[in-house]
Amino acid sequence: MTETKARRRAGRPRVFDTDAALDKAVRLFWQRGYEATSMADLVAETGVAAASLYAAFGNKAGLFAAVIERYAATFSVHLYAPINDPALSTYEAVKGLLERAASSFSEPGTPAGCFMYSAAAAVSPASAAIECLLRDKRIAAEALLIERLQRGAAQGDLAANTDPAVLGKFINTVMEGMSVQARDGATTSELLSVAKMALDRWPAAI
Amino acid sequence: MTETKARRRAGRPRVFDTDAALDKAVRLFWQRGYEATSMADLVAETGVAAASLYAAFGNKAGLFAAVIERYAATFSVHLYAPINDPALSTYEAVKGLLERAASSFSEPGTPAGCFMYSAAAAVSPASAAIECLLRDKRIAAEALLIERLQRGAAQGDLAANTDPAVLGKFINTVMEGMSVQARDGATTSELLSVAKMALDRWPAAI
DNA sequence: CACGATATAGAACGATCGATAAATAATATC
DNA sequence: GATATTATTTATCGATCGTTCTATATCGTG
Repeated sequence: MTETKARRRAGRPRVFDTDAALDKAVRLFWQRGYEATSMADLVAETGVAAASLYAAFGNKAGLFAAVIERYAATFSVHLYAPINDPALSTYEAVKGLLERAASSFSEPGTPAGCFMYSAAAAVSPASAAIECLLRDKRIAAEALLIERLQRGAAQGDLAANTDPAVLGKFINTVMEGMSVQARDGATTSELLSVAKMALDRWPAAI
Repeated sequence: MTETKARRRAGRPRVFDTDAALDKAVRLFWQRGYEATSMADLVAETGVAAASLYAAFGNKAGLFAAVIERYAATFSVHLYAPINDPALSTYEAVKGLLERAASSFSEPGTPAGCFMYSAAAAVSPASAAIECLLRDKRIAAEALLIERLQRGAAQGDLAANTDPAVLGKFINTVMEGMSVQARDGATTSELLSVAKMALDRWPAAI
């Protein structure tokens, strides 16, 4: 997509670091949500003038879309790593996912919970497209989890009488609930105990 | 609190029905969240002039506080009824709670999910007090659930090695996740299957 | 009927919203 | 160095935000 080292574009080069600004923006949107975060907030937090943000991202929605991708690349990738790790059993993969959720959702250095779940939980009709962006991400993530379970089932790594779609939706539901819990102040150990209880429901072979 | 039939207050009587207006306001805040719902929206939806709303509720935050109580009286009471039903076993109570959550969160006539979970999921610092109002409600509801489980444990209605606090937090977490799921379009039957999986391996008394 | 009290409707308040126009600065290319 | 292109700064735009003012309407009470 972007030419890595080849000829730079003409004109005055950008003086601010796009990824650094996005990292700041991620935190703001994460904490306050899409509509409650104003451009003035973003200008104050990133130190980048409004016109420069608009030149780089088009508008607030475009900036948010870039923020989503930045969050996915820096946080979601780490969260879902166990799902994509072929060395793990199906159970270990889900266990790793829930344990990472427990720790990352309550990590001190970042806002509580998951950005994907709370950044646009309830918005005005004017921002329906934004809500949809995140919803699609959530649905896609659940689908990936279910696909992982289906692979496990195909390899005999899951009880035969288990519906991967139901199990995946259950796991995903617990994870979404853990985000709400984290937002309300649940500690890592509390979230871990919740994750453990969810894994206790793991379907045993008959 | 309010004098039921005694001498009415002096002055021009209120022409709009407070509860009817609150019901409309509940739907708006439920769907869009606190900050994304404007006073202009509320005026348009309720048909009550802004000045009248301010006269009745003080300001937007006061109106929202009244909306919370209205929601609690009309929806939460029904949702948590099984918890307060002494005729039900501990398992039946929790089962009833989750099943009511599954159906009410996906009921066609109302916004998806639970008002308490999504109406102020992420807000600006200016509305921190509002966020706290709902958080306190959520924490209190979880405490009531845990107390119910503790009563069950005291009566030998729960496995002796079960920690009611952990089990209650787990059930509450699943319910919160079900709200996110409902917001993303999960059907009643999908939510019921999630609830069913949460209830599997219930730690009943041996 | 007069008077105080409360509610109503409509207009308008200052503040903030997302977004942009105009002028200037810094680069690549010719 | 001339020119085209892009980024930055500063100021500002119209719209909307929550809220309040003003004037009027409708009640209970004396």
